Amino acid sequence: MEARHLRYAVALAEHEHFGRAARELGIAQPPLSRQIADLEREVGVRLFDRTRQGVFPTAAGEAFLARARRALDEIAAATVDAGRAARGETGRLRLGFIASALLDPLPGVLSRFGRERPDVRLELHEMATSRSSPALVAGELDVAITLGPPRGAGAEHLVSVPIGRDHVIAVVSTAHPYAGRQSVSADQLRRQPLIVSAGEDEPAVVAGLRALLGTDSSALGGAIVARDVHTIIGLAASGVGVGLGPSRMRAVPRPGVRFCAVTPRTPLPDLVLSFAARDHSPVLRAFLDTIRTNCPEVGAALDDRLRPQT
Amino acid sequence: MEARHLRYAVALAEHEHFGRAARELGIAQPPLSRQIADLEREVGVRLFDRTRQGVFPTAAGEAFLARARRALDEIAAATVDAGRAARGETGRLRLGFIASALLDPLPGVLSRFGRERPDVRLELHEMATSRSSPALVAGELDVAITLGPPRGAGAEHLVSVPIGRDHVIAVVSTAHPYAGRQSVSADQLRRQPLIVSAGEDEPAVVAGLRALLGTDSSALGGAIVARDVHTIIGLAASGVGVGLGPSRMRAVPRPGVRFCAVTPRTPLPDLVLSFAARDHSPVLRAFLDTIRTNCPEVGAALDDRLRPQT
DNA sequence: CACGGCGATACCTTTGAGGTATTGCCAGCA
DNA sequence: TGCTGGCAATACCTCAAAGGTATCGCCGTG
Repeated sequence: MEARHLRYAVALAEHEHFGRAARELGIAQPPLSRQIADLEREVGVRLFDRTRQGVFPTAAGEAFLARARRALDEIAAATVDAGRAARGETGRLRLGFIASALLDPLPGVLSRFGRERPDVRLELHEMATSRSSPALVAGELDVAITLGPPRGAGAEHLVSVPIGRDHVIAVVSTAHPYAGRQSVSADQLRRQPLIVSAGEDEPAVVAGLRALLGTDSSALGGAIVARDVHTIIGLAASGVGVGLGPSRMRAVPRPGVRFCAVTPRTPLPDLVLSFAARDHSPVLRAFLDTIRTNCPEVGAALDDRLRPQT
Repeated sequence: MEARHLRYAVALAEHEHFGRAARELGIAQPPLSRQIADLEREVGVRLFDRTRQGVFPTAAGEAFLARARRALDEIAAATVDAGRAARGETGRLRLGFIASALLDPLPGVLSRFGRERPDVRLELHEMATSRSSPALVAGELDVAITLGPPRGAGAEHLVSVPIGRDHVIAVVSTAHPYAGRQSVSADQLRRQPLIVSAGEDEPAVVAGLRALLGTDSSALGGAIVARDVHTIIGLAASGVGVGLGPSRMRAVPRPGVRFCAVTPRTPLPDLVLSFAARDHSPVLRAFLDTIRTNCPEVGAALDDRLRPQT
């Protein structure tokens, strides 16, 4: 049985007349008669009563037509759905990201993407840089935002693009003596209780702080350790010490704290966007496009990627 | 687009390999390649990624396949449903009947029919004989049980079959002096307060009672009038009079009442089953078959009707 | 570098969908 | 009662396209 048989049966039921149904279908009457006869033979049941007053479906015909109409609807929807999926209007995007990305690029990116692609299901997973890379390689993530490029087995199959530079700044309570300063020096910091992020998951950050404060500095050894930037800011606001973190912290206006530059300027690893090189999913392409329009410092690799659109 | 394209796409997605999918489909590999290519051209989107490791659906392909599978399921179900409808296993039966039919033939008929055809939707409408006939002619009913054959415009397009003879019996409270009697005479009845059914809808019953009691009898004029047989029995049980009704009343065993024959034996119109002569619906045929096996007095017309089964 | 597996392409065969002409079957009507 | 008109079915033909066979081109592998 072919879709043609369903279309013909539905048309015949609609026009109740072989000649008119055939004209509507753009064929002659005899082929329609034959197709309907073939269909009835295949189903093994008379589907239409041919009367002098017109052609009407039997009880079996009504049951058949109900299914036939649904089948035709599904077929039509199949093409539509495939097109929407191909344009990246539907589907799924699994994004891994480090917590600090929630400060700066993600709010804008996600709200814009959600507006442009309301039917794409977003799955958001906060995770450390070290976990994103294997998840991408294993196909458990579609895209990741990490601190520095991903490393480890399979990383050569990933495309990585810097989407934001970063450096260390300090955050203090408004009541803190440093609150009014434009910048603080490494020496000044060494004399304060410090609040830094836990180093296990992001060793690059620890390296940056060591470069600033000195490898053997006791300041780092005695520092309060927090799980993520949000905790650092919260602790700094409570006045227990001077928080050190990425300059992206400035993106969250928060009453009770002030931000100060740190001298010397201490760069942190770039914020990096990664995805599987083989992945040509249109949803990913759409997401990359949103990233590009939202992140001024995006690298040229993304432009290369976005040019050859199908 | 034809069902063939859907079947091929589904098979290809399942085997992830053109050669194996083609073998499974009973065709050679090149035709399958061409059909898939045609499908992708028609949908306007690449549905499968051909990799060294195998053939896998793209995001668009997944969306397409979901619809395709549902469409194929509908097509398969269409044949099944048509067959079931043709065998009368599904569908609808609208039955009109007089209230007294609920006493005798209907309980057995309906319970048997409901057991044999659990997926047929039964619509039951209690109505007077005079209303059944036009409802059948207008196509608002599929079958009706009436008192005597239907009359009126269009009745010649109906087939009517007697399914039960009937005569007048009396019903009295167990405390009534007649309670122990085998039969009561017309003379005895004329001396009692009587309970009879309302005559407007069933003039044939009134005619029978007149024949029994005499046209000018004051007994009928002073009788208590009830809407239906169930009320007659209830009133008789309460002792306000002697109920007169169809012998089918005996079918409802009810504490507190006794039934007596009436002399002379006074026939009532036959219980008649009617349906449109043009109606060859398999559900109707199944119902007629149930009627035949359940009603011993069914006429030969039903046998004629049931013989030429498709 | 040769080999093998796989999908695509080229070209042929054959099925069957669709077209034209005609028949058969009533219903309405003179 | 025969005539006519409308409609579906039948007969027969044509041609598009589905399917088959042979082959190519492209890698990845030993």
